[in-house]
Amino acid sequence: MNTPVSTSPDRTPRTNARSLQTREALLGAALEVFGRDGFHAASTRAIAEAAGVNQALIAYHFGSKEGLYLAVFEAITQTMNELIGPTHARIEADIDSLDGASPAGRRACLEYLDELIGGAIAMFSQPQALGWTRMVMREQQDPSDAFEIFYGGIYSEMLQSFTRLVAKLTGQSPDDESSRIQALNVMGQLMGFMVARATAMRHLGWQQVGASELSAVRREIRAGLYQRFGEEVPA
Amino acid sequence: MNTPVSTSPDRTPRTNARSLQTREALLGAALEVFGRDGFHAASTRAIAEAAGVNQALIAYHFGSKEGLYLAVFEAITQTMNELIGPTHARIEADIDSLDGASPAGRRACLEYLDELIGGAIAMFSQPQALGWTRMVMREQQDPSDAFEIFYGGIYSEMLQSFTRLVAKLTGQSPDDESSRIQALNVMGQLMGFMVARATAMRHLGWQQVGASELSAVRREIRAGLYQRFGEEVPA
DNA sequence: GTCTATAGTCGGATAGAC
DNA sequence: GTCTATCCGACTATAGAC
Repeated sequence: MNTPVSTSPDRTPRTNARSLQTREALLGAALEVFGRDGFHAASTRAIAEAAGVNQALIAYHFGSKEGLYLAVFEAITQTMNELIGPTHARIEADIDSLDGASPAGRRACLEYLDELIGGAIAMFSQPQALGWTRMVMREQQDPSDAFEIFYGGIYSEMLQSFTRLVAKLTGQSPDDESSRIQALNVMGQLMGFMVARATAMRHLGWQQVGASELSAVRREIRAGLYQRFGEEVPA
Repeated sequence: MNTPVSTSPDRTPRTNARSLQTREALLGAALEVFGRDGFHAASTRAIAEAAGVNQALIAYHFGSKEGLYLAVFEAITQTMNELIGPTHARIEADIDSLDGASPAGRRACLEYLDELIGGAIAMFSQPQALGWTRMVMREQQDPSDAFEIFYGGIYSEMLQSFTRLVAKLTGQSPDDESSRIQALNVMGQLMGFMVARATAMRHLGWQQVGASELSAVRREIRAGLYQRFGEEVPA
């Protein structure tokens, strides 16, 4: 699990439509089964069955069970880039110009924090979000090569943006441990609802943690930030 | 996994010292192995080996692999009761008398919130915390009977206390969804560091998420709460 | 109470036909 | 590219000796 493995052997000429279809089906099924059962407990037979393809094709297309696992993380990272990349780039380009001392600058910081939360919610509102969350969460506990794929994507840059925005608001340096902890605390509030799903559903009487529920969470996080950093919440 | 199973068959007269020793060793090893590998991937062989006992003794003492799994959750819940129960009871008994409109009452609410966070940190600072977190986290995603054991303990009562304290501070009803979300957000900030371990360690350059690191997190959560709810942070 | 031994099942990977 | 068939290792649970 921790020795590097080529993610896609690429014995396959991607021109073949059937081949692409098989790969996509396997990636989708792998997300679901790996997310549900974890790497070890997930069986290639179960994945193949869910994908509606032959079990031997996993080895053919992805080299091994692990190759498929890593390929799923590459797909996750790619989607995250597509969903959050543009918003993140726009915000990142503007942070330096913000004045953390003026009310207008502070409101801009708060709006950007809220936008980043919104980007994360866009991610969590995808139909695959449940599988993503589960797979990433497992990697958080026992990081393998897959965590590097994930963390090496836009995720770590997003945390940097959170940190810089929080630092503007507190007047601290973004290099301070304090700023970094506070940045994680902003994201942590949202992630808690994905990660402690069962608790959230019980405590709130929810039947699911979907887009509308996460929007309610976003409103609370947003209100809390405005209240904390002393600006009036805009209508 | 979802059909009720007796947790301890109790064929064993607990008078026998050796038997108790075996049970404890199995519970400790099970925590570690179930936490690391998850229920399915964990093998009774690995658990027995880690415990230094014979594999067949799992069936003898706990009926089955699942019986052992449930017994671990009972142990977790019991420890949580012992560590947090007294603090929680003291706070719960006092909440009603607090005045959310007066500065003194608000400071008391904030201190109580901080104390509950401290209780959670006491829990997370135990040597078994890593295993606990992992097992509970998995249950959050796919609740089995084990989640009921956990949620039926002091945990849900703690969330109620959080909710009531937050409601006092905001002036809302503790029954409002808003209050409940905010309560989860307070806990979520701390839990994020246990659950997104790898991210926290990377973003902060930490080598571990231990007692001292969690204390730093507690300080930030506390400061954030005071700042948000408009009281001066006491020295 | 604890042990050895094993029955019965299921896992990942691969060889080779098409 | 896809399939069938199979090797071989690992698993849970249990029977039965001590």
